Amino acid sequence: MIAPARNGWESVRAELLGRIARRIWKPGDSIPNEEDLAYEFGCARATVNRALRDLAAGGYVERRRKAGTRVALTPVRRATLSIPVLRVEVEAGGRSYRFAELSRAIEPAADLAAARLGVAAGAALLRLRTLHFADGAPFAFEDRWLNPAVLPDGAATEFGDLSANEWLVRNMAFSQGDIAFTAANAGAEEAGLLGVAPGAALFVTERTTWRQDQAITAVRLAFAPGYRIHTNL
Amino acid sequence: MIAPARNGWESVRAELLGRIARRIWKPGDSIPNEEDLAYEFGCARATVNRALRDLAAGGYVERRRKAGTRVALTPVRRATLSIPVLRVEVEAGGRSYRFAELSRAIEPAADLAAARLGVAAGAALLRLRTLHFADGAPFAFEDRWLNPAVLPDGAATEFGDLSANEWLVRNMAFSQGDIAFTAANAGAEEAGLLGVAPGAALFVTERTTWRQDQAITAVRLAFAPGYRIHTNL
DNA sequence: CAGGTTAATATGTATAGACATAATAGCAAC
DNA sequence: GTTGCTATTATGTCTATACATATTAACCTG
Repeated sequence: MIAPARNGWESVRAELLGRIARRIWKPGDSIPNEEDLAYEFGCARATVNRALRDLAAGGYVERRRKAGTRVALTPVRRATLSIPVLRVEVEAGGRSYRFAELSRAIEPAADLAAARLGVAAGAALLRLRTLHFADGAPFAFEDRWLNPAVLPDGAATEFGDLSANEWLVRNMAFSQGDIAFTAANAGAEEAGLLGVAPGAALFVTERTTWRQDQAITAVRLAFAPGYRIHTNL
Repeated sequence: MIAPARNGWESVRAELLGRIARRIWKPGDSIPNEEDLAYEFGCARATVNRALRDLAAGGYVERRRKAGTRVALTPVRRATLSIPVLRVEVEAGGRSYRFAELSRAIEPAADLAAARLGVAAGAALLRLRTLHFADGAPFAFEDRWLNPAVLPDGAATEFGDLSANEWLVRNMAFSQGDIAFTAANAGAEEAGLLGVAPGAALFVTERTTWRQDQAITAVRLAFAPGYRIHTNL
């Protein structure tokens, strides 16, 4: 029986991960069941369970009832990204933030926006185009479609001092959403707004958020060159 | 006392999240402590704890000992990306995968690579350049620096049929790493390899992985236009 | 042997009770 | 008033036990 420095699910997790890293248990191998491990570590099964659940969440092991736990064959790494409100992201870097609403209009939904929001093509949507600045320099260009049906005052809803982004986050807690990351060449308009050469490579995020079955908003953010998302594995 | 359809931490979680969504508890509000909630839901405190821990992991609430649990003021959304081996990613889309090793050489570390790997500039590193294909079309261009000191056979290590990517994942379980996502215009060489026009916007990932204190590899992957990462929030 | 039923098994989760830990608030001493 | 101790409080975690559930293996039937 090994004597861990301090009992606790984290030390169990560390020891298990160490055995995987040292290839004592190789990819594809089945590892002992929770009860045996609990006995070996001198702790309760629940503690081993917590450690194993955490390893499974990290993609290190795969678990199936009855079949047991085995070391992942091709460890799919899972990276967790934090996606803060733009203002917070800018201010976290010690820069000042401001934004400018470029346009606000009710428009028939473009095909793409309609598809993403799950409304009929041509349905009346509120479209907002916003430019975000960091230390006075253009930081990101936002093209947002909003579903007026879910806004408290419909298309006339005022966001006050907040960007639509932040207002929604604070006032329309959503239960579902998806996000995609890609790259795109700056078009003429985007290039002008962001102050870069046409064709510059922009990092782009596209997000759609839903509340229950109702689409709230679909937004495309094009970031100025140099922008990068960074995270630990 | 509310009677949840079926007791369980997931239904507790759902109810708590519902109250946040319906703004019964607004951002910044403190919510009842675990004991009171457990009494209200007619379950054990551990069950409420599990639900609340999960909500905290999702960024919905913030928890501090003694201070209690409060609804996050600016809900930082956390997206979890799966980062599979390229082969798996391609094959998951029903396409055939192959790769071609373009070059393999021992080179003095470029400044950038040296900094990322934490070795002296000019240190001898193994550099591998690989092109990955999906259904015969170029999919991604990989530029990788490897630290021979951590490879079992040094710079002469053979990867067999596997790409360096996959070989490393299978044989060099690592404990740490980081990844960054950005966009870049295709240079002349990249454009030629990927079969796109020079200047095309490419989605780029840069990854560095470590084992303990030793750098294993730093790799830059440039994906052909159209590539996107997608995930749910 | 095919096919379906049953038993065994490993994980998933719940519970009550206990102690650990961190952070706050209040009080006391200087 | 400020500093430092102490009590209080909410979360963090562990234990032991129990039952639920999914899945596999074994068995039994036709």
